[in-house]
Amino acid sequence: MATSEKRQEILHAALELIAEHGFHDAPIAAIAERASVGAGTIYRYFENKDVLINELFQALHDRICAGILKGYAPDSSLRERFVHLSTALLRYFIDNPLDFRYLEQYHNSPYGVAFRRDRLLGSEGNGDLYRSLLEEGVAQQIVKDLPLVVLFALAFGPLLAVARDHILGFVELDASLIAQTVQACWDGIKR
Amino acid sequence: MATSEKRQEILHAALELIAEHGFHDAPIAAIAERASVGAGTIYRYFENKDVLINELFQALHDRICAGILKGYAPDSSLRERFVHLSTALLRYFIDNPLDFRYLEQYHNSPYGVAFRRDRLLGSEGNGDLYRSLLEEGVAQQIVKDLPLVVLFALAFGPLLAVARDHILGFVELDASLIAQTVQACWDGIKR
DNA sequence: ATTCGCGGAGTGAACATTCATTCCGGAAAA
DNA sequence: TTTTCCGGAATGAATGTTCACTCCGCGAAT
Repeated sequence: MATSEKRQEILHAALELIAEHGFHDAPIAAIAERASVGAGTIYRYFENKDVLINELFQALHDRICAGILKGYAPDSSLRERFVHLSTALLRYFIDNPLDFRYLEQYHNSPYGVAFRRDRLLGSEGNGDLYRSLLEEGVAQQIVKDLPLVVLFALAFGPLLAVARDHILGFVELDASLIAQTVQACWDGIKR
Repeated sequence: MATSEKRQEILHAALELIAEHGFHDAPIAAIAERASVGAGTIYRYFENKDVLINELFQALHDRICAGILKGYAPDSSLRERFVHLSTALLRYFIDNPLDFRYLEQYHNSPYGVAFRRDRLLGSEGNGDLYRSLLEEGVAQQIVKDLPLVVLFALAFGPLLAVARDHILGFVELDASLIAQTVQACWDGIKR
């Protein structure tokens, strides 16, 4: 097995176990076993568990940004761009429930808060995209004149909630329901 | 110290520590210390840590239900009732950040998923109230005809998100902002 | 004197991390 | 070609730490 494959195996095993059981019920030993690797080997690729967790987050983040930008038309109307991004994001989560669950774990932990703070002040791939979208909407008076954070909450809050409910099996989101949900989010933020 | 006071002290210490640091960084020893109680004493009041965590959740849940029902006018219009409940809930969270953080921890853990499943199928104090409110809205064609879960997501998702952001210090929610947020939630679910 | 609530040291299990050792592939020596 | 040697990747038992939980002796109350 090539050395980079081993690294991937470890990341994938960590994704599965942490997404399913949470950070604290995913001991290194279990990750190693699922990756078919010795426990010590993990430390040849990652300095410690924290680094592993953070690198995995970064990898997922990048993957998602790439995913939702596929087919993005930067010149379409504000509303169309919003709908595209939101729909793509929701779809991505539905298609990649492990990724979603991992990101949720990450955000609801000390790891996530620091990240979130950064995103709001500095900037970052996909957050930035949404951010300028919303700012543009406010400037054009298409979107309610509320603080960015509140707009984020109105746009993302429901999205994440329905994604979670779908993944936990409380709803079955089909194409129509996805579209209606995204539309409702838009109704929430538009003037 | 009366024996029931001791019980309260333990619950309060657990609330503080778990809200601040999470379940896994709130060891029994620390809870005991903050409650000015021996570690063993905790086990005189709670069979084990899980029981403590669940009882604390129940207590907070009851407190919130009582809180948001204050001043509730069951005969006002659907929209007014929605606004009252949502505003009261958001206010409660803002005024009791520890409660909010605890509940978030709880929901984003194996504990919470079981609870959520119950609420959707069976019924429960405050969830039930919202539930019949939304169902009534759908029946009267005031509210979008979407699955209950999705409506919940649209109504609560943003609320929880802004509460979190306020508590983490990313926004300062004043009365006006609260009202606007609740209004935006209503815009999201109304037809 | 007897009971009872209490404290906190003690216990064993689980965990992240380390490190002495094994293993393997390829280069050098024969 | 065959054998020997070597560097470093991989390993998993050992280590030290942390935790939930137990247990036993103490002091207060009766």
